[in-house]
Amino acid sequence: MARILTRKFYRRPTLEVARLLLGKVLVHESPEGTTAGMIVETEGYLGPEDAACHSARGCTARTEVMFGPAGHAYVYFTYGMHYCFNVVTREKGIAEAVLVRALEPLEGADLMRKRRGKQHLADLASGPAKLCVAMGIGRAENGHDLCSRPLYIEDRGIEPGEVVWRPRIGIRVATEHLWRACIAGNPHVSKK
DNA sequence: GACCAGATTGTCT
DNA sequence: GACAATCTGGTCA
Repeated sequence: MARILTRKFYRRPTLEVARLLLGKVLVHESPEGTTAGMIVETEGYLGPEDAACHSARGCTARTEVMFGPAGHAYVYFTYGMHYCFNVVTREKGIAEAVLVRALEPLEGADLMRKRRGKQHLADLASGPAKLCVAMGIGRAENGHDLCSRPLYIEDRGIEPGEVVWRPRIGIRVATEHLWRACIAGNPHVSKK
C-alpha cells in the first residue's frame, strides 16, 4: 500500500509540506542495505522572507539546489562535521525547503546502529545530523530527485496523530516563528 | 539532570 | 578570518 510521493506533493506551500511530511516514511536503498524511518519532526525554511534560510542571501553554489524544482534533496555540510537533509518545496526559482529533523526507525535498525555506534532506538535518528548518519545520507545525495530510487519518501498510510508547532531550533536569527512541526509525544523527536 | 566546551571544515565577507 | 539549520562527552550536582 506504500506509494512514493510525487513532485506534486512537494510543490505545495512549504509549511503545508512540513506538516504533511509527518508520518511519511523516508527510505534509502543503499548498497549496504535498506534503511527506513517515519518522519516525526520537520522545520520550514521560507526563502527570502526568512533570515535563517540559506537562500535568503541569494543563489550561490551551495544553495543552488534550493532554487531548483521541488522534490529534490538539499544536503548541506555544517559545523565542520555534520550533514543535514532537506526537501526542496515550491517551484523552480522559489528557494524554500523543509529540514527533516528526526525519524523513528522502521527498517534496517541494525544497519543504523552500526553506522551510528549507538544501541538505543531513540538515539539513532533523533536529530538532523544523526538521521543523515543513520540513513547513510551525505554530500553524494545532494540534488537527488526524491521521486526516484534509491532515496525517496513514501506514504504508508500512517496517521501521524496530534501535530504541534514549536519554535525552530539551532538557529541564531528569526527564532520567533513557529515553523517546527512535531508529532506530539513521540519519543524520537529531537527535543522535548 | 543541567550546563559547557570542543571537534573541524565548507562557505561567504 | 569568522561563523555555522549540531552532537558528544565531560563536569558538577
